[in-house]
Amino acid sequence: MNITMSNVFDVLKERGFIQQITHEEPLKEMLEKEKVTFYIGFDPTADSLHVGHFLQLVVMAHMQKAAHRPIVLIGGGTTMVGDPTGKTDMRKMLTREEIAANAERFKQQISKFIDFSEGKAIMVDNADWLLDLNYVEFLREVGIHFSVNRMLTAECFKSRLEGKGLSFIEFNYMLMQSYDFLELYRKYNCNIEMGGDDQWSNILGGVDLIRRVEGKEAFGMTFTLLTTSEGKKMGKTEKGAIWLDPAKTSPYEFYQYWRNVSDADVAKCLALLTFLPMEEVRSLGALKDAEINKAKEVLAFEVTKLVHGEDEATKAQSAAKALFGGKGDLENVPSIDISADELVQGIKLLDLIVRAGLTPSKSEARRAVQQGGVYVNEQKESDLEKVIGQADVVEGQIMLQRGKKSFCRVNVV
RNA sequence: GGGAAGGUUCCCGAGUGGCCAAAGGGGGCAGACUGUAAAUCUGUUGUCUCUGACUUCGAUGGUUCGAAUCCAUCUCUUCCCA
Repeated sequence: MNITMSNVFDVLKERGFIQQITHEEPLKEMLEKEKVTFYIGFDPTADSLHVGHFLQLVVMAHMQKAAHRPIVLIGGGTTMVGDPTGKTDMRKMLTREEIAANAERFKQQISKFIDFSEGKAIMVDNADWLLDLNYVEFLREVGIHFSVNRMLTAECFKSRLEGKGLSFIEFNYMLMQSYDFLELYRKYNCNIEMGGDDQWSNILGGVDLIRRVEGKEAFGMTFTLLTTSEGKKMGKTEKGAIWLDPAKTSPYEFYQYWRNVSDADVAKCLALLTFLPMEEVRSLGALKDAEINKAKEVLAFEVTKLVHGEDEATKAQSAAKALFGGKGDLENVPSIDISADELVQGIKLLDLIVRAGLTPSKSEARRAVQQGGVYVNEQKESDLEKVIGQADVVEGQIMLQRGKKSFCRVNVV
């Protein structure tokens, strides 16, 4: 072990990021001795990054701290094709405009996490070189190096070969991603590609391609996918993914997601998603029973702080404490406004629940009330016909609650 | 291009003329128990103007008093052959 600062490689390993590596020893040595350029690709398939992407950004930040140079590759070109890896169905084809718009959003969001000043990091879009490729030339230069037999045996196509079939366009995805690596190697001397563990096949494709075409060694490394102790993907809820865009997932919801992870996952999340020193991660992770809630609070606060800033994290924490612990600032609880006039006339409770977003439909609101899951100002309300009026206003607001964890503050304006 | 089997509610999957808003399981939600955890048990899970009405079973058109179920055309998927 090193004296002062440990090698990034060791940091990544200790925190549990590393899943697979092409050549461990030489890579480790290189990361110790020289400043290297590496890349991670992000396909703009949606209009916001999600927590899976965030994990990649955390790795980039660790690497950047160790003075290595990250290249953020936006997959404006590869998204035109669509990565079939691990998918049972073909992805929906996105239009060029949609992809370009998503790519813009990605670029903005990523800039918040990675320092691009003074050439410390580079952002590129593979649309710049993929879109104008000449088909025949591409086949002759790149395609010739890929064995269809080998590709077919790859784990990542397995589900597709057994199930719904794989279209030719998707089959080409691997070649395009491999070509990206080659391109970045040539342009920026980038010789490491990183990514989620599901990217292993695609990464190997690039590593092999560089070896065959350039006769040079390149490296690949994959990270743990964020999964729960039960093996499910993390960062998904019934409502959909946990997005980094506050307009799609509010900081409060974001905070709550992490506050509610299961005991078994706390330590892993702290290690992967925060920059807290490992000693602290370990001591927090070792807490037992009810004590571990402290670790969850730290996790929720830290991750929210990284993604949304300290202010938002404090607000979310305050709201959570107000709702669950009794002390804290109710001001930051999710809320809707309602006019005083409307209140004078009276609003049906069921309608109000839907408006507050506590329930997607009135039928569900009705069920929730019938099952005793609705509270008005902390009082259980079981009357389906209940009309909310001025009498229900307490200190200028009405607290609506559905179940144990969904709250909405109704403001009278 | 030829042949076969299929497309059912969030997912898997039963249902072959009325008893079907559609079995069963998974998942979700709510209740109990808890620590804003897990496990367990119970209820619930299309919408609404809610003891009734309306919309849904790939799409369109038809047969019928009545269709998820029968017929025709289209479309998509999977498998076998070329």
